[in-house]
Amino acid sequence: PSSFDQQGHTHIQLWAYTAQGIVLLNIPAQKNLFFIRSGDSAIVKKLLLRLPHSYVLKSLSLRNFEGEPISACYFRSIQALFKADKLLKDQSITTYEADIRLHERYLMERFIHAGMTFSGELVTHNNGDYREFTQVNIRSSDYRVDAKNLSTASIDIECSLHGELYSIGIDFQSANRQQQYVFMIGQKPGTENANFIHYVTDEKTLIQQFCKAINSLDPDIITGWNVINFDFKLLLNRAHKHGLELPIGRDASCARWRINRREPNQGFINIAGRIVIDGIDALKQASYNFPSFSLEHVSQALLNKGKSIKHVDNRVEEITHDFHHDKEKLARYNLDDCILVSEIFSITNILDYLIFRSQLTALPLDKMGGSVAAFTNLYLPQLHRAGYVAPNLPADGGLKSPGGYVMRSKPGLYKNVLVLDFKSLYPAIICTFKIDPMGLIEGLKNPDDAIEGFKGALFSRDKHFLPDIIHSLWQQRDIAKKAHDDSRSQAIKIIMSSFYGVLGSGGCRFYDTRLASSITLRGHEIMQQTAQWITDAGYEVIYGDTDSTFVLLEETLPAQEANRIGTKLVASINQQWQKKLLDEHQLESHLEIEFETHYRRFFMPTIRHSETGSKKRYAGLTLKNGEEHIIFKGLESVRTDWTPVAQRFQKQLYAMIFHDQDPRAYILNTVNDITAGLVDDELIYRKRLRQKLSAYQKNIPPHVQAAIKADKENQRLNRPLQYQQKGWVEYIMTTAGPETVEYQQHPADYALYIERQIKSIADAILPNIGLSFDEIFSTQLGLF
DNA sequence: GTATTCCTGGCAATGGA
DNA sequence: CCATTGCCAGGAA
Repeated sequence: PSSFDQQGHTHIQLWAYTAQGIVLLNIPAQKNLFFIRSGDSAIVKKLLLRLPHSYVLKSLSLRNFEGEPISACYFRSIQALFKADKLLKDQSITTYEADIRLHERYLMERFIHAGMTFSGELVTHNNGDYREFTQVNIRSSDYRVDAKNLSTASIDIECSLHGELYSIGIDFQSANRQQQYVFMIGQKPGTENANFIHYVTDEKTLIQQFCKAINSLDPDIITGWNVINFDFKLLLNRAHKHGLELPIGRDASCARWRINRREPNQGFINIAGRIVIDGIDALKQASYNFPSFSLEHVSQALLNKGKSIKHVDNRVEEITHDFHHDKEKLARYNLDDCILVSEIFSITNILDYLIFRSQLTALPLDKMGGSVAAFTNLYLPQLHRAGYVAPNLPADGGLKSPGGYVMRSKPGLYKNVLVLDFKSLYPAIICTFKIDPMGLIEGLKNPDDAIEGFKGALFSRDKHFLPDIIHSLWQQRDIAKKAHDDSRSQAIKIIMSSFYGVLGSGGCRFYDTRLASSITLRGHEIMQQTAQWITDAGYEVIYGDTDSTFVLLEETLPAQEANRIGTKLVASINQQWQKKLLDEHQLESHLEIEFETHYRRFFMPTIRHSETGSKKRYAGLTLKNGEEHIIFKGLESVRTDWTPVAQRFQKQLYAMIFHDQDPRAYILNTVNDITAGLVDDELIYRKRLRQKLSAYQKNIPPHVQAAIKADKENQRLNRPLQYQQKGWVEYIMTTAGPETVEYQQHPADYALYIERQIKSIADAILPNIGLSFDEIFSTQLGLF
């Protein structure tokens, strides 16, 4: 959807998929609006005389959260609204909801999420790819596109180190056909007979052929790997060099690039009638997480297969070499990448996930993030109908609210630890205690029968929306879970938990520290009370974080007995909460604690160089369906900034200790292997540059040192600089300090690796079995 | 084209001996 | 030489 001014009026356009094909819907001119205090009417009228645009001021029966009566100002064009808003704000007159775009408001107020029905007049024109309607009227419907019916084109470009294009690959898939192309600059070699390769004379023709192919394939969705900020960005740049555009919109319009004001290196792309979805963004959105999001790593993890050119360190050289000497190989490599992305989309069901998310939140398919927008979409129209306009963003970003409650832990190596977990604790608190922006206003207005929150908050018992929104999501999640539909269940989980996040975010217009604090501080109370009840029942609580409680049972207890206790405990806690909330607050409890895990062996470390128990770091051994799993949380083996050798060492060491095996030989062997240079490929540190290289001023950590050295070398060799912007650094700690993998000049400093990556991990757990790293080492030295 | 706070460990920088 | 402080990255929930 989009809205734009034409001849002084604002129009709304929507591209939509229907079972009968793609349609372009034109909605007749709509009025833009913002709200003002009715008390400001006189001054607003006077001020708006300065502007040439006509407007209508109308007093309404709405009020703001302060209870003041509200009027609306209507404008014919976006331009007019924008100018009026600025003029009033400059004069310190508050306007409300001026930032909501017309098409957003139009869809929101009609409760239109992804599905709709429409009526209108068909416009006849020559374009056969879509039908256009005017005078359109749309209504909400639960019609849902099946992801399988959307056609997708996965695209990928290959280019030189300096960004000159070599080739462009397209893997197109629709419900009934698949087509593959690689457009390649150069002469067709006599030997080559792959029919998907199309040779073109130069870069300009390459770009034109690509556009032609997109238009003829006519995909609904264009995908790729970093496709917006690499492929499209580069394609647009190269096109402009030749005085070209990319006319690949469904209405023949050109792809439009928009820069991101917050992140100048990251932009957005608009292609009329098509949606561009980047694979990386989409997976992150669906809370997939990988140590690295390179196509190589992700396809290895999800598809168990990788790319055909393996040597990542000289990939660009290999591509350039193939471009000049083996075009068929390059073309196959190019197409393989397109296919990998298609397969990742297919195996993760990611389009289905995004469509479902759109249905729940009314967010556009290609909008990543957008928690605040999702909340606003669901909340604002209901708020209006209850007689309120929405508040504005806090000017100062707002006061902070406390977060989750993290108990101090009792460190040690244990047998039989149970983990009891509150299921979606924050959404459950919102439902139970009726946490809600309007509910807070209504509760303070009528305090007599209100529910007490924290930081002075009072919540209405019956006037609220959020608890019902969550309740409905909860029900849908139960349906999804029953159907074993993980992607939908995950979508709902993320949306539900983001509601707490946005209420505590100064970027959300409904932010109020009393809302966020009433959720988190109630969480503290629930955690502490629950731990008390467990203690009262005769068990020891050794740790807890936000919504989970770790209970230590007797060492010798049989597993069956431990499970019985877990089941008994959660039943009793749930019952006690029901009773307590009914007795003390006359509330129905939506809290539900679950018996999640029984750790047969469990290790809670201390903080380094201290006796104090750690938080957010532990490991445990479970048995599920007869299969053993060792879970690591927060420890080195799950931290991507530790070396592979350290991660492997910790996993193996813990496994041995959990199985009561003597780890001394293993530790010595690991150390010897390092010294002997047998594991050099496992000594690579991987860390992100989260700032521009030049922004590291206060101190220069190792990965930054390595990056600086590498770019000096790049400069000397007249190569493009690699590390000036944000990015990843892979480096080795050498005898001359950190050096990147590509430019390693010195041997790895084995003593450093043994001391910092092996010894530190060993000594975190060895004292628990009466050993220490140095002791093992010195005793063994005597034997040699 | 703004979801959150809490927590740890490594290490550079700092400053006093 | 040392202890202390604060930056930095990444993870738990």
